[in-house]
Amino acid sequence: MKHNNQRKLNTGISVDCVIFGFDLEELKVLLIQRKTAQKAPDSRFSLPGDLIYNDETLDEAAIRVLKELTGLENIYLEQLGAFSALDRLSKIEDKIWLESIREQPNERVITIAYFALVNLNSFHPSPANFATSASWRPIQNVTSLAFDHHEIFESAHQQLKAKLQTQPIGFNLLPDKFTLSQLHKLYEAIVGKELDKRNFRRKMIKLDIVKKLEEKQVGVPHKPSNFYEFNQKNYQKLLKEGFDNFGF
Amino acid sequence: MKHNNQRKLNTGISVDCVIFGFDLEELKVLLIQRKTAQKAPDSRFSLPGDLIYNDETLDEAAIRVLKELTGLENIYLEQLGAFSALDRLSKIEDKIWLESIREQPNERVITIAYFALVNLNSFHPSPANFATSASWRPIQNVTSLAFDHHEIFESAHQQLKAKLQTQPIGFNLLPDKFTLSQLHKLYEAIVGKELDKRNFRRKMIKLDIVKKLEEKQVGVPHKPSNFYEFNQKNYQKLLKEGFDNFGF
DNA sequence: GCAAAAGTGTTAACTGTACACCCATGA
DNA sequence: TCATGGGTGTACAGTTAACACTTTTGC
Repeated sequence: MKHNNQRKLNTGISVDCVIFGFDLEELKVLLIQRKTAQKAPDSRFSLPGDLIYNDETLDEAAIRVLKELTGLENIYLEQLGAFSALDRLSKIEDKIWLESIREQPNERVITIAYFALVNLNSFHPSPANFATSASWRPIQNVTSLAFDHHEIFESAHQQLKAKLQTQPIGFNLLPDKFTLSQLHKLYEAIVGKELDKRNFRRKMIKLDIVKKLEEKQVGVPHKPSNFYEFNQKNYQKLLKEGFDNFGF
Repeated sequence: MKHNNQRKLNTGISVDCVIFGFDLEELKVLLIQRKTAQKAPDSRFSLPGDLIYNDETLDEAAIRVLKELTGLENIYLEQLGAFSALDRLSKIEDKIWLESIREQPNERVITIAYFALVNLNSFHPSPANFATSASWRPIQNVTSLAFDHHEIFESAHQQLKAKLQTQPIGFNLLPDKFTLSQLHKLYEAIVGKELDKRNFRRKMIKLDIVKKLEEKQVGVPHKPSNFYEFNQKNYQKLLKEGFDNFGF
């Protein structure tokens, strides 16, 4: 990779990241707020993203965006796909905003979307990160977004739901030690419906992806919950194979 | 969309299509052969693809490539994702070939891959199509390909396998009328292992995505097989919901 | 009548689902 | 002692998986 002062931006291709987080209560997504456009209150938010450099891969660009924004590395990150809306300047605020930050605001841009899963508890925002005024929004509150970002967000959310059915990716949203209730809550938040507590626990234990620790919650005003951690070994295996599904 | 003589190619973005076909015996993929490079026998093949125009979406570009090559429209087509290999000119033959067809052969290109499923029996190649010398290759024989096309092909094949587990997409590879044995053979070809005949049939029938027709094979030297067609209604439903899997 | 592929049923093991009560803790 | 959420078992229904023989046709 060349040094920064030699790097050339590719003005036709960007990456955008849909970053999901879970605060043990709600599923959230990290959005940034534009500096210039003050109108249209619900269209001010957009997904964090950037044009790519010509000497970096798409994955590298996504990792860079994530690091610049959250300071985090080694995050679960997966490409969602490419989006090519032809009408991205149909909203006047988008046009104004682009003119304020891009040299060629009218150039057609293809964006490659990524979705990322981060553990909100290991996320300690430094003020510098938030100079761009990023914030976690509950996914229910995400209505309209800039450009085609709402479409991308919806696609990411759907992918997260679908993927959870066959791969144990949800653990990326939790701290290293967690309770089964937290895991349960997370799954309910993602799939958007209630799941039977006993059956859920049974299933997780039978899949052998959680390992019971000799440690319990302290200071809670109810029976303390046992902590668990992943069974990394089995987790890797399941990541490859997926869970049993259609049955071939 | 503008007329052809006004259209501007985007020299930084291409689409490549992994087109699968099934001849009722084997799973095949449509590859094109380069005109110039005669050396390195097993690296001559590449995936059909093209640079995109700036006034078309990625999906439109993929549809265009497919139509130009096969003459077919209304084909099952799905985006696989974006690929951004930085070392695409590492093979000398690739470099020579690009220099012969591109104005800016050294420009960095991001490619968006698609995978397509076509019914080989409805595919009647006209000589014009084959001016580009496309040919169906059994997937086992696909070893090395130009650029990063082998990686893309592998990814498409894996996606096809994975998707078959949860969605009845295989039907796109068969003619309107087919026998359960053909369907069975197709599934075995895609997942790459034997499937129990009785269990397979039972499952397909129970899922209610096939409808028995009052028509049998004729002229076969064994008990003639019954023809079936899809149950389009149920098919659409299953496409949306996927099959039952992790169980939430 | 023979070769070739079509078509068909049963059983046992496992998996999913529905459902209600007692437990440990802090206040 | 009460409020809170943690933790557990059982029975029924449905699904998967393994397995072998008879049928229909052309030659």
